[in-house]
Amino acid sequence: MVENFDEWFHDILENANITDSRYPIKGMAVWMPYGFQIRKHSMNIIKKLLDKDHEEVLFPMLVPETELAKEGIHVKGFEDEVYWVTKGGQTDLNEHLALRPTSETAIYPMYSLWIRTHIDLPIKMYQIVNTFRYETKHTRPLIRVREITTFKEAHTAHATKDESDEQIQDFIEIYKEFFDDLGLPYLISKRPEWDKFPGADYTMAFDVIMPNGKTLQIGTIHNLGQTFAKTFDITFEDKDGQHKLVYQTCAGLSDRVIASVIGIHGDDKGLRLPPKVSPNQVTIIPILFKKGKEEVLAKCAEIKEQLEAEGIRVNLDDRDIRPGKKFNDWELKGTPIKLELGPRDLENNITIAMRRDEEEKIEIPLDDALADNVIELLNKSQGNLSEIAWDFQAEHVKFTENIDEISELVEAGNVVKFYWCGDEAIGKEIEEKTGYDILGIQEEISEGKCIASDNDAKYIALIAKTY
RNA sequence: GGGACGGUAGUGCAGUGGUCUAGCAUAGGUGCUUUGGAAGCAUCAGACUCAAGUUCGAAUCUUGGCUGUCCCA
Repeated sequence: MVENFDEWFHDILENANITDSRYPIKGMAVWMPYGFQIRKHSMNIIKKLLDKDHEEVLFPMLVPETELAKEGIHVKGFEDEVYWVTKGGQTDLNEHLALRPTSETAIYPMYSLWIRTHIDLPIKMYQIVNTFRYETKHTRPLIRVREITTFKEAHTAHATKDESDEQIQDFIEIYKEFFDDLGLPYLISKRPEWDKFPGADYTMAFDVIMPNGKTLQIGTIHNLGQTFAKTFDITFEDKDGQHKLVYQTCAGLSDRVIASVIGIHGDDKGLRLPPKVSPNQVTIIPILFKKGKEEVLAKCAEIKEQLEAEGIRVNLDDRDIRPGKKFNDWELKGTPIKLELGPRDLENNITIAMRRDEEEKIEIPLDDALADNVIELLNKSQGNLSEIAWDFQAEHVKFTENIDEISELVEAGNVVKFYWCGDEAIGKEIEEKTGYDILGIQEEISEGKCIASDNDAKYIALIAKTY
């Protein structure tokens, strides 16, 4: 495990060319080429998953004040962190425009126009956009930012409550599949009342445990009920001729997903990227001497072509520096597979392969089965990273029946499970007493006592230090 | 919201009134040499957060701004 995670994380973003945080606005960073590619590959995965059943759209970034202010509870949740556009050139705008903190208030007025009858339902749309929040606290690249550059938000509307609940389950399945592709483990919970999305009936959330034991919320799914339908007058004529309000859901993912991929898989040598999102899945490192240089390079180029023909992303590092430097570079950048080829190997018609997630070097023959062998290594690597991450999570979720033990367990880097009666006042008391946040509830139970009151326990809940 | 501590080459640090022509490491450019796990040598280039003040003299002291990190609510 990495010793000082926050420092490690800060350094790796720069050293691996992921983001540059020196942009002169607090909380806003530049996506650098290598990071951009990781982002792109992750985005493509979630797009593919959503495209099965959702339509991609793009809404304007500005929201008029009147729309933003319509939903009282919702706006209360965001009002202190909205960026405002108040001028056009020299002219003061008579209606202020908000940079979207999220897009409900941009999208739903349009839903109101588009949805007329039950035939229009369900409607399922998503967009990938940037959103803005004026964070006053300590910002951290990718984790707490003022511009979320990759906000994937989906918005659905349904004729019945049951359908909207099913949609929540669908989102959970989609997100699971997405995180599985990234090799990320997750804790799913239902957020407590006081921490749900402003305006939602209930919120389901995915959290990961970072190496320092702090949890990071990486995905949220909200059942909005009819709150926004009422506010934005989103109605439809049902089969029975009655005009009814729709039931809505929305779900979001952000740059924090990339932060988790980096943080959870990384080790003291640098990144360890899951093959599905790694910019290069294979890096070929030629070992060059004056003699036989051309032959080795030619063979490397041939291997590159052979692998690329099978759809593998291959990088041939032919820089004129020592191979040891290249090994370290690509270990820092987390390429899943390294293939090494020198004159000796050329003679034996082999290449030396090493997985980033393992130390061992293995010889692979340079024959027709090369691509298959490489793909097998990639799959093993993907599986292994995922397994390591899930094991880490399993070891860092502890149960206790004693409230005084929570602090010790959390400080040791754990998320703590406990019995809770579900009462809001008691929940807040637990947060206050321990100084940590209740993530949410995981399952209902019918035995045991609440950890902080005389009430019977109703739920297993999670508490942790959060980002 | 309250408190503590910082801001010096790209990065990380040193320098606490004059000896600073600001030092070290690393990264960068060029040349030679080398290349099976971060080579070496030579050479070049690169910085005192901003403003006002104290002083003969400020990277160093004072005040304020901007900005960052950490802790508490």
